Formats: sequence, C-alpha cells, structure tokens
Amino acid sequence: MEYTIGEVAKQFNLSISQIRYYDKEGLFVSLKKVNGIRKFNEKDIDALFIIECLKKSGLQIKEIKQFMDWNRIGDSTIPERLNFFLEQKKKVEKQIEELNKVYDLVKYKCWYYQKAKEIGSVETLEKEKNKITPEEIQALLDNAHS
Amino acid sequence: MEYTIGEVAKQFNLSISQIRYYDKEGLFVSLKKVNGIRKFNEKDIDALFIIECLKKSGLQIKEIKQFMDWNRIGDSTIPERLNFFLEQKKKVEKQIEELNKVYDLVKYKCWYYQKAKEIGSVETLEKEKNKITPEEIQALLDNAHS
DNA sequence: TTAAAACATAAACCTAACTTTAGGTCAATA
DNA sequence: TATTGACCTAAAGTTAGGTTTATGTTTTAA
Repeated sequence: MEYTIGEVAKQFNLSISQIRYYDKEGLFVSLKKVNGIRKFNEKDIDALFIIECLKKSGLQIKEIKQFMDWNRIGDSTIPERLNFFLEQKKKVEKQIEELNKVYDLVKYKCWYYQKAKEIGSVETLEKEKNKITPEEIQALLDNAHS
Repeated sequence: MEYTIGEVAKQFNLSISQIRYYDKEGLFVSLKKVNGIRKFNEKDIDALFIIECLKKSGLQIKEIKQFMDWNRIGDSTIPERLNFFLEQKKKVEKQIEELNKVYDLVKYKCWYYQKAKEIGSVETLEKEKNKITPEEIQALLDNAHS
C-alpha cells in the first residue's frame, strides 16, 4: 500500500510541513517520488514510527539522521546500530527513573495543595506540616490512588 | 543559609546564565539582592528544585512562571495551584505510559540488531523473523534482562 | 475541460531557551 | 596597589525544529 503525505500526516497526527521537514533532513531512507510527489510505503511508515519513538526519548533530528544514515549504508553498520540502541536503552531507563521522581513530587504537591485548600492557608499548613514526620507524608502519598 | 549564584549553579549543575535567565523570566518569587548581588536562601533553592522538576515534565518557562505568579499572589490562588498539579499529574502519567512504549520498542531494536549482528545481515534476519510469531518475539523481549 | 484540491519547492520567518559579548562594580589576595 | 575572580546588566547572537509565504505543478472530480 502507498500513501500520500496528507494521509500520513493524518495517520500520525503530524503536520504536512513537519513530515516534509523530516524528509528534507534526510530521515527517510527509501522514500520514493513519482512526478515529484512523495509516495510513502510500509517501510517509510515504519521509519516514521521509529522517528516518533526516538523523538519521544529526547533525541535530536540529527541524531536520528545518523541512525538513518547507517541504515542507508547497510550491513557493515549493524554494530553501530546495535550500539545506538543499547545506549538509547540506558538513556530511556534513566528517563523513566527521573520521570518517576517527578511524579512523586507532583503527587506530593497535589496532596499539599489539597490540604492547603481545606485549611485555606499555605502558611498554616506549613506550621501543621512540621508536626507530621516525613514517613507519615510518604504513607499519605502511597494511599493517594485518586 | 545563603548561597551565591555560582554555588547554586554548581549544586544544580546548571550554568550561571541559565539561572540568571530564570530570574529574568520571573521564576524566583522571593529572591533577594544585596548590593545588586543575588542571595539564594532555602526558599529559592526549593523553587529551583520545583522548576527543574516541572521542566523535566515538559513544561515551558512561561507555564512555570504562571505557577510562580500564583505563589506571589497568595492564598486566594490555592485552587489554581491545586488544579495545576492535578493536571500535571495526569500529564506525567501519560508521559510514563508513552515512555514505557518507547522502552519496549528500544528493547526490541536491541534484540533485533543483536540478532542481525550474529547473522551478519539485516535482510536474512527479516526472512528468518517471518518464521517467528509475534508472541515468541514478546517472550524473547521479556527474557531480555540484560 | 476546467476548476479546485492536494501536492511541490525555496526562502523567509518564528519561538523558546539559552549563550555570548561588551562593559562595569566590588572584595579579597599577592 | 594592582590584579584577579566573582558578580552584575543589557543587548545581540545562536540553535533546533519547525511554520509561513509565494509561486508553481499535478491530480481529481464535475
């Protein structure tokens, strides 16, 4: 099956100009043109899926391009590509760890402002808080499944 | 305890100009200056901790500034602040979900290029892969604790 | 067969988040 | 006393990742 840029944009919820920009930056290894018009096949769709994934893990376009260039070169770059993903795996693990810490703080802040709202004053809450141990706060957070 | 901008930069592993930029953008509600020189106290350090956290969850400086402005105003904005963090909680939950999907794809790619390296050819692997069911691939991934 | 919808390029423009530069103050140390 | 190092501001410069605009071509449907 072949798709036009408009169809792909809808499928991925991206703008047409964004996809054209990715193409300009060399992210599509095997994208074909017929009469000057882009025709996306399954491979190109797969590539876009990987592009989206790598972007979500914080990679820049030019880093993604490096990977696509290795694809272009062929089997001799398999070690580089393996290495790339092994590194990426470590990075994503770190990100998940970081994001969980962020999540803990956000949950704490939810609890904090919920309490502040009940009391009606941040200052009073600060004074009250000093009477609670950090362990009790942790317990409150763990129970906050809302 | 009071800190200079250089000390804070080291503590948080940020550049001095970055911290000055945050200040210029109004992210420090209670930062004091003595003889034109910034003096960071515990509250300012706490604020920077929250700034870093909110940035990691993808918020823009001006969105963080909105929150800091509510802090400036006082108790009347407690509901807004609670809402802000409740929304933030949802966003972070979505991000964690997304990042786990990214992690799955990255792990798959690690397996893929490991195999490709053993075989020495991506094309051959593609042919081999058609003989394996998706379930078997999933099982392989679940066992990949490396 | 013709009009509009969808595609194309190149180049200018935009925004966020910084960094760099240029010029200056001030306190402590050699 | 001079110079070094840490701080300051304002303004210009930078980069990534697009978007917008202007102009032109191709496809499709009436």
